[in-house]
Amino acid sequence: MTQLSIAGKEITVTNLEKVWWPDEGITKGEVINYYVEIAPWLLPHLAGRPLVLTRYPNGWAGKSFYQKHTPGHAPAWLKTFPLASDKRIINYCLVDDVAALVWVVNSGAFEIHPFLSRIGTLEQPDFIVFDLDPMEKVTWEHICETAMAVAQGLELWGLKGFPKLSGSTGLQIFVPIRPRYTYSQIREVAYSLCQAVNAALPQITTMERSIAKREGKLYLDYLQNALGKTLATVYGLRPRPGATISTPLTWEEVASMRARPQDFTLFNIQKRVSEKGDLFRPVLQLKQDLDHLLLSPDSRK
DNA sequence: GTAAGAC
DNA sequence: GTCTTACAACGCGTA
DNA sequence: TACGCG
Ligand SMILES: [Mn+2]
Ligand SMILES: [Mn+2]
Repeated sequence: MTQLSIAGKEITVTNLEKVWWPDEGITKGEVINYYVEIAPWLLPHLAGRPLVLTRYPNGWAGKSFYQKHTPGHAPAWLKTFPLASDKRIINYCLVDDVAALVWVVNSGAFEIHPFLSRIGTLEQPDFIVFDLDPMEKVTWEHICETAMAVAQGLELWGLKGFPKLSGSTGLQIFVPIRPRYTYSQIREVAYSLCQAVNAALPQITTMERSIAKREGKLYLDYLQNALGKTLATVYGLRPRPGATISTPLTWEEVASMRARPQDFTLFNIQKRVSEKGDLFRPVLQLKQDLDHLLLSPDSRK
């Protein structure tokens, strides 16, 4: 048990020697250290966004649980954002500094899922996401081929997208937009583009919601574009062997199909970020407009 | 991981 | 005191 | 309206 004071905020971290990845020999303390080191690149992507946490108090393979509502024993300085759900008010936690990040990770939540929108513009998301979810036997080549098809579609529509590994098995493409459109509107755009991709690659992709009907293909999950839906954060650890991390890629790395999820881990991500910087920074800076797509749906292929 | 509730 | 339990529950598409 | 899915 160790008391820390981070920028004036008191926080207690516990069980630092507990092993969270036995095969890799990674302790809870090392996970907290990782998040402190990556914080300068990670925090801008979390700031102002309600978070859904997945907590793994007994390591990546142990029993886990989701947490939306911030428990009452959280420190008073931890910011939260109340959002009415069906039956109650959920106080989502916000992480915009190192102290909050350390508190969250100490609670076992090494997997962090931010909303697509920020609290000031809750109904207007900051990006469209293309969530590529491969079924069991989809090859990495097919995943990258599909991602490149998404990229071509985006280019045709005058949009820039940025790919990242989920860190698990799939890949996601973020399209940063001006926060001026509704979730319904961006979902419509995502749907159209996924349809085009599916039409171009019908043998390897599917938009079937029923797992039984997916035929082992790659699922184009455009439905992730909705309020309250989340994706595991960039630079976040995933509950996988090897301690893989959701890592931004260049389009060249996607095209070459050489960068694989298991290549980017707790052990090497810091070096990559130090060398390449935050490849996902444009996701926070670019504000693309969708007016031309929404006004004339025919302009979509 | 932590606390509240049940024995 | 010690042990057990909770910690999400909504939006959307399809049948 | 219910169910599956994420
Ligand atoms: Mn996914
Ligand atoms: Mn998905």
